[in-house]
Amino acid sequence: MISLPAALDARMQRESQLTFFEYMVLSVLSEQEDRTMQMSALAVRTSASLSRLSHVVGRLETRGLLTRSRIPGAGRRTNTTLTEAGYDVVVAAAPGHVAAVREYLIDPLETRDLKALQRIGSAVQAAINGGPVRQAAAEE
Amino acid sequence: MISLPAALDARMQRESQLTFFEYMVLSVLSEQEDRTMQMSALAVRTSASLSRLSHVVGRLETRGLLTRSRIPGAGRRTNTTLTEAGYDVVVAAAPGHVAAVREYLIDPLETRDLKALQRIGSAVQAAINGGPVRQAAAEE
DNA sequence: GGGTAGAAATTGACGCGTCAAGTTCATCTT
DNA sequence: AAGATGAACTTGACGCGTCAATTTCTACCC
Repeated sequence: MISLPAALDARMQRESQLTFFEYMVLSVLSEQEDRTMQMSALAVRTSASLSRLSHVVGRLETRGLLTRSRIPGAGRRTNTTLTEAGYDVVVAAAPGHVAAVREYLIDPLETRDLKALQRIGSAVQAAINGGPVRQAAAEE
Repeated sequence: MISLPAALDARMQRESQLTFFEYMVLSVLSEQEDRTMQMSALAVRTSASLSRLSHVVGRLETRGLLTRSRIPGAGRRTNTTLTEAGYDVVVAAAPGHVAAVREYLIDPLETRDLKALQRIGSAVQAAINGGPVRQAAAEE
């Protein structure tokens, strides 16, 4: 469980010069039909802090993979849009990424264990989120 | 799968001022009956690079949790030994660590999924290690 | 026995994530 | 309408991990 994310990350970086997280950012953007999303929304979708996202987006911007633009008349809101180059990069990286997940996770498992893994994922996620908050009630 | 290690790490750090990896290092040392181990051996046991280990051990040493000493007449070999303070720290941290793993992983799962998780762990580990090396033969 | 190989560990530079602080707006209050 | 509040980002400093280079020994070779 500890080595899997590390292995995926290492491989992505070798093959596409993209962090797993950078890939997520680009990938989420590429799924929007105008390839645009507001920073906060992007942060939620990638479950990252705004700070982390800002740093990463800054780097991706200097690499020419996306651009930022303030939304006028709406506080400090900022939109980030995937550039053509960025779209090409994510399209090029996707097959490798999918292959990696397949090879390291999906293929070695029997279907019964794959199903179990889904249940495990949900349960663990619930425990982590529920733990500190105790389902938003009856806590002191 | 991605959030679990992060969650465990964050919690350990809050509760014991110890990284998961730092805890591993101290814990492995505490299991040796003389609380001593050679750097390279420790690196293998914690599956870390010698470089990473050296950095971490350096910090733990300045925190007074362990000490380093060259083994004379044996190349550049170095032993690291847990200090009394280090032992106390790991003993104090252990229950919290175990509790966290229980709470986030073990307790939310049914026994059937727990068993599946073991199989999954082995299979994934094998895929990761086998992938780049192709079981140490017939590769180019 | 001087020289090379190579094992064991350390070091420095660099990139990324986090945390706390700072900006820049819009909005609400009175 | 001036001032406070708060939302949405950004920035800087700091710690950790990685990679490449370096150091420090032993051992082998001829």
